[in-house]
Amino acid sequence: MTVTIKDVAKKAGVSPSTVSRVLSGHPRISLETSRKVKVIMEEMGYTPNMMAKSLVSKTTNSICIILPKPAEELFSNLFFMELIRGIVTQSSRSGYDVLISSGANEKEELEAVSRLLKGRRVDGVILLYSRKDDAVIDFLESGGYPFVLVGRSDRYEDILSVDNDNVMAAFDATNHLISMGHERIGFVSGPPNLIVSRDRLEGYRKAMLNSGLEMRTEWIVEGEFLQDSGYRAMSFFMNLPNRPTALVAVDDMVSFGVLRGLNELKYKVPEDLAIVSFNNIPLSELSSPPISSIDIGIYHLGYTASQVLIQSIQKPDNDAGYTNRFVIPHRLIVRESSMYAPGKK
Amino acid sequence: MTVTIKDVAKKAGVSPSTVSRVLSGHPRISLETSRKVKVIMEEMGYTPNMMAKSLVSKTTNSICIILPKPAEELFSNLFFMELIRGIVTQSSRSGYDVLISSGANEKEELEAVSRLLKGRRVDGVILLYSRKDDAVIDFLESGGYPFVLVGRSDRYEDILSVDNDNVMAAFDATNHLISMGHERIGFVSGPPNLIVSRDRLEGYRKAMLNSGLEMRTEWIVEGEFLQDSGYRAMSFFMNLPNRPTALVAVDDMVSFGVLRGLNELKYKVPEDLAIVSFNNIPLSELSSPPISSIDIGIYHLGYTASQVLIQSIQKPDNDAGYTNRFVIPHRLIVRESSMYAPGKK
DNA sequence: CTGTTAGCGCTTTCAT
DNA sequence: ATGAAAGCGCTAACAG
Repeated sequence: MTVTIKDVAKKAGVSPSTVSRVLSGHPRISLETSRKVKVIMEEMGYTPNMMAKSLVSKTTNSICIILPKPAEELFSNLFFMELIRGIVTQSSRSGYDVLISSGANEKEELEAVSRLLKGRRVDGVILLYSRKDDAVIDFLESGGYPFVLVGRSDRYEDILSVDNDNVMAAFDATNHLISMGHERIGFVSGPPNLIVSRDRLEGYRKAMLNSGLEMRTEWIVEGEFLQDSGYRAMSFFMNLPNRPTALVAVDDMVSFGVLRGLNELKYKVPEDLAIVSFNNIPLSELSSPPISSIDIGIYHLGYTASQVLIQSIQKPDNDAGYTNRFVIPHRLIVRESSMYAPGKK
Repeated sequence: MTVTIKDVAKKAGVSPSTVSRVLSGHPRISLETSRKVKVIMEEMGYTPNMMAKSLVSKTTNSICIILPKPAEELFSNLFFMELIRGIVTQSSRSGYDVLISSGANEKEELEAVSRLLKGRRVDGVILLYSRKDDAVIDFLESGGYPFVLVGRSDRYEDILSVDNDNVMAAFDATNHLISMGHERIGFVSGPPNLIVSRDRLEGYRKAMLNSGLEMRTEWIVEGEFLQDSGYRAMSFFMNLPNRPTALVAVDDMVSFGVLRGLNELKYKVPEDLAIVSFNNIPLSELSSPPISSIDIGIYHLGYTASQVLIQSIQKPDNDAGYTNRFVIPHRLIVRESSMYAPGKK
C-alpha cells in the first residue's frame, strides 16, 4: 500500500541509505544515482512518513496555537480568525504545520500543552492570550520550550512576544479627537484584568494629560469587548450633566453598541458624539456612519508571531541580548465617526 | 532529558512491555504491578512519545481542516471561526488533535493534503468548502482516506457530508415573509457557483410558487456573501417601479449592506422593506433594527463533522447502506426586521 | 501474568 | 560514493 524508502531502494537497485541521502540532498552522492532514484520515487509516488522522520529527528515541523478558553472569548471571533490566518499563512510558507488546541479550563489547557510538547508532537507554541499568572507560561519557560506570546505580559519580561504598542495607539486615537477640537473625551475600556485594556487606558490618560485636559472619573467606564458594553456606556455618558463630546472605545464592537444606543435616542454621530475605537474590523468601515479606528494589523501580528517562533525553534541561540519583544505598527484610519469639529467653548 | 518507557521500566524493575501494557490498560496485568508502575510514571513525569506511537500504530489521533483559499473567503470569517470552534471542541473530546491547513492555490492544497495523508500525519480530513470539480476530493476518494465535507456536492453523491437543508431553510424564510402578508418578495443571492446559493434560491422559488406568488427576474439579484452586495442590491430594488416589500438575503452580511443603504436613503426597516437572512451571526441581533435570520447551527455543523469523521476513522465499515449525509437542523429567529405586516392589496 | 523479540520507516554512524 | 548496521520510542506477537 504505502511506498517506503526500502521499496524505492529495491526497485532502484541501491541501498535504503542512498535513497535517504538523495532525499536529504546529501552532497556526497553521484548525480546519476540521484537522478535515477528521484525518477523512481516519482514513479512510485513515494511520500516520506512524517512520524518515522520525526521519531529520529526529534523535530516535527509543526507548531501549535493555544486558543483562549471560551469564557475569555470576549474578543470578537474576527480577531482570532484573522490572527490564525496570519499564522497559518506564514507557517506553511516556512514548511510548518499548525495544530490548534484549546482546553475547557486552565488545567486542561496545561495538560494539552504538556502532552503536545513533552510528547514531541509540536516544536513550539503560540499563546493567544495573556493572563496575569499563567501556569502554561511557567511550564513552557521551565521546560525550555520555544514559545511566543501574542500580547504582552508584565510578569514575564524576557519572553518572546509580539504585540502592538497599545499605549501609543490609544495616545494617537485620543490625540486625534483632541486635534479635532474636543475637550471632554470619554473612554470605554475593556476588562481591567486584560493588559490591553490597561495599556489603552494609559494611552488615553497620557494624551489627556499631555494636552492639559480635564479627566473625570465618570468619563471612564469599564466593560467587555462587546457591543453591549458600548450600549450601556453610552446611556450612562449621555445622561451626565456635562457630557463628553467624544469617545475612545477599546474595541470596534463597543462602538457598534454605542452607535446603536445613540441611534435609538436620536443622537447623531459624530455631531453629538464623535467616536474612535480599535482593531478596525471589516465592519467598521461599513457601519453608518463608518467608524474611525486604529488598525492594529491583526494578520500581521499572527504572521510575525509565527515567524518569530519558527526562527526561535530553528536556532535557539537567542539567549544573547537580542530583541524579544516585537512591536507591530498601528495606524489610525479616520472615518466619518470622528469627522466633526465641535465649537470651541 | 525525556523520560521513556524504558526508563520507567528500569526504575520499576519490570520489563518495558509491562509498562506498555499498563499504559494501554491491558487486562492481563496484576493490580499491584499496575499501581506501582503508574506511581513511577507519575513521579518521573512520563509522557508518551506520540511519534513513536504513531509509527507503530499507523494512526495519529489527529485530523486536519482544509480552509478554502483566501480568494474564496467570501463567507464571513465569523462563519469559519465558529465552525472551527465546533470541530476543535468535539475533536479534543474524542482525543483528537486538529491540524489546520490551506494552500495558496488548488495545486498547493492538493499537495498539502497528499503530504499529510500519505505521510501519515493525520488520519482524516474535513473539507470546508465545495467546488464543482475537486481534485482534492478525487484524491481522497481514490486513496480511500476518511474525509467529510461540510456542505454538499452534487457531483459526489456518496461521500460523507454534513450540511443544512438549505432549500428548506430558504423555503421557511420566504414563507415567514409570506405569512406576514408580503407578496412582492425579492432575493439577494450569493455567487451562483456556490451550491449553497443555488439551494437557497431554489427554496425561495419553491415557497413563492407554493403560494402562487409572482416571481419577477428583476427581483432576484446575485452577489457575494458581502455587505456590499446588499448595498448595491438595495439601491437596485428600491428604484424598481413595483418594488418588493420584503427581501430574503443569502447571508446576514448582505443584510447589513441593505440596512446601511436603506438608512442612507431614509427608508425604514421593516416598514418600507422587511428582511430575513441566513446564518444568524452574533451581530444580527445587535443591529438596528435586529435582523431576522435563519440560524443554521454553525458550531453544530463543525461539531458533527468532526464526530462523523472520527467515527469513520475508527470503524471504516460504513460501506453498507448507512447514512452518509448528515443534515443539521436550522431554525428561524424572528426579529424586528421582519415584524411588520404590509397592507393587503 | 510477565519477559523476550522483532519490527514500524527513517536517519546516521561506521565501514568499505 | 555507497552499503551495512544500529537505534529513535513504542507496540505486538511469541513464549514462557
